[in-house]
Amino acid sequence: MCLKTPKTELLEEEKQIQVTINNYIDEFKHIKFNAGAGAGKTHALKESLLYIVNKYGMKLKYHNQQILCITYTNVATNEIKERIGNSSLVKVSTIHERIWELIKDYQKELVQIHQEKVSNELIETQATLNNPDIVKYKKFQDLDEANQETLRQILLDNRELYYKNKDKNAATFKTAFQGIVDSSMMSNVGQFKDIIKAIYKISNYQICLTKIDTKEYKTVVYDSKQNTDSLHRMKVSHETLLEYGLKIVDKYDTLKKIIINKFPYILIDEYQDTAENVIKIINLLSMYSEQINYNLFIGYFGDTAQNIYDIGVGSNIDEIHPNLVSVNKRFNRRSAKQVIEVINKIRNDHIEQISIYEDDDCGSVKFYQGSEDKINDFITQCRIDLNISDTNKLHCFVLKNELVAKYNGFENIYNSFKDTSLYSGVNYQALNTELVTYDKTKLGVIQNIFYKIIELQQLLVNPKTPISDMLNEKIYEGFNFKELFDLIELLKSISGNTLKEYIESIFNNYENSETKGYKKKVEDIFKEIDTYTLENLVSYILEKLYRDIGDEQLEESKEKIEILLSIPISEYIKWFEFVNRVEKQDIIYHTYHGTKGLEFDNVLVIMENKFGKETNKFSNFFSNPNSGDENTKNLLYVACSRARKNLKIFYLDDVSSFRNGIESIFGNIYIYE
DNA sequence: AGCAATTCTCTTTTT
DNA sequence: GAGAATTGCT
Repeated sequence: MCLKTPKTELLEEEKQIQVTINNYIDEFKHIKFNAGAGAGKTHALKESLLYIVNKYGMKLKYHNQQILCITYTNVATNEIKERIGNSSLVKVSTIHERIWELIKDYQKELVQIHQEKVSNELIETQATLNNPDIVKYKKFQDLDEANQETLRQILLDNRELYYKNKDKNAATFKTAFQGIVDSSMMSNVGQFKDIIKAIYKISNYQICLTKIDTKEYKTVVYDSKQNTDSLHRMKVSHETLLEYGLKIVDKYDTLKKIIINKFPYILIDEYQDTAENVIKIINLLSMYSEQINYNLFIGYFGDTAQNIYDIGVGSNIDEIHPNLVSVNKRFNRRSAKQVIEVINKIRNDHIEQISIYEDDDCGSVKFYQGSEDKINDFITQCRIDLNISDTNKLHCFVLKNELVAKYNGFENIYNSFKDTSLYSGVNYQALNTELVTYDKTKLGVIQNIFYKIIELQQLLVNPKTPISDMLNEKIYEGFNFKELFDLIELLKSISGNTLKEYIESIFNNYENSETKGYKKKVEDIFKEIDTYTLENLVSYILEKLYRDIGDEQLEESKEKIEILLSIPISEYIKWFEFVNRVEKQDIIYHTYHGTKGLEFDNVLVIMENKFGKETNKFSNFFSNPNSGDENTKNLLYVACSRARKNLKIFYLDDVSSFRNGIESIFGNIYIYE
């Protein structure tokens, strides 16, 4: 037996910890619950919620009050909702959703806060443009006032020209503005573009402030789909929402009162990932409740060692919200003792876990020195050593999504999208969000069309698919049996080896068949397109993936789209399965970050040093594990603590100069050749 | 040659 | 959008 039988006395102690938490809840003492990986943190959160519901539910209901539970992600929100059963007494949501709901009705106050922000930004931008220390603005600063004003007018009148050419190369840009702006201004096109950007920004802010004054702008909007503010359009994104939330709560005691009256219990999941401004808001509520002698309970649940995003407050929480009572849990309900021993050494702090199980001696941890070209051989070896099969899978961790795409079999799709103008430049990160994702709602526009095509293909291939899955209710509504049969036969006749061939086959039927319902199905997939020809589809893709290109790049871009469409449909299926987390192989690849909250029997951590601007990420860490590099330490902790039984680390380089650091954590180093 | 200008290259995740 | 690498100009 392995990890099945908990020790009775430890179970008793575990119960006692919950009793401690419950007592603090009764006494309205704010707590910080710390528990390492696999300790059952979410379980404790759930127990606490249920305790409050059971003991104080009637009272809360009577006063029309609720328990507020804040999570970091929508996924976590849904999980907690599921675990507690949908209780109307518990309000579970992400922080952004909740804050916006609480403040959105205070538009007068919000607009005022927004106005202050825009004014400050305006002053700052103007100051920067006139700051002699900033070299790139020198050409503008050298003009006299009258000439500055003339230039400003000219540029404002030529906005369209600028946006059309801003991503073109320097020579093209110069030509575009030839005769409009003196060429001496443009001797350095990069600097000239920066001057234009500053001028547009200033103008936008000024117009915005005027419109606020004249009451044309009366509301501020939070747009959860946007990742950047659009202040001059009265739109704010995630970060600024929290900033405004803090300001408005700070400013208005009435709002504080309303919030704590409605929510006398506030529980925060994964507090280490929560933004500082959120902790500040909660601290304000806490101080206010003391001031007016009102009973409020705040519970933070988390683990500072699992703070792997810069945004999170981490251990700074004690400075922002002081005097929290610490409750620690030292049990591990996930891993074998060999794994626990190692992860304790990695985190190396006051939380030293012990297994809750009697049968905890059933794991292994091994650190290997290898090289990149040996990865596949090594995995083959792991298959044998660990008895890997469809029912006993091996989960491999890599740092980057690029490798996840490659190892999961859709390298060409990844590279094709990466090569588009949409994902080059500042927007390159969006590629991962819109292609290498487990969340269909995040797929990019083109990815979404491809997804729907493969979805249809997969449904047709799978003989068990019920008809209701194959077609939207609306499409086959009122069909008789023969009509339905004909439609399915026609759909099944669609074929092709590449995506392009498959699409052509779909379009072909569209032209030549009058089968009832077929056209609707096609229109459902290609909602954004009006005529169903490959040519038209290509120009749609061109418009979406290659916006703002000149005529000279047109042919080249079309060729790239051709390559994208010529990828075999089998590769698209692999991508489709990845998005849906269909794990057909016995080896599954993840990013380190993406595994947070998950657990696997067998884990292989593939360790490379290059990660963004860091070129010696892990070698530096192992050279001095106590150097204070929390980011690498926490990432290593999160990765290794996913393993239930067997953990292997495969380091892709020579380790001789920092063996001690590795051995102090993982013990013996094995050389794989 | 020496400096200026332009182009290339980059991580993870969440809202 | 910053810093490195490459190309271009005089």
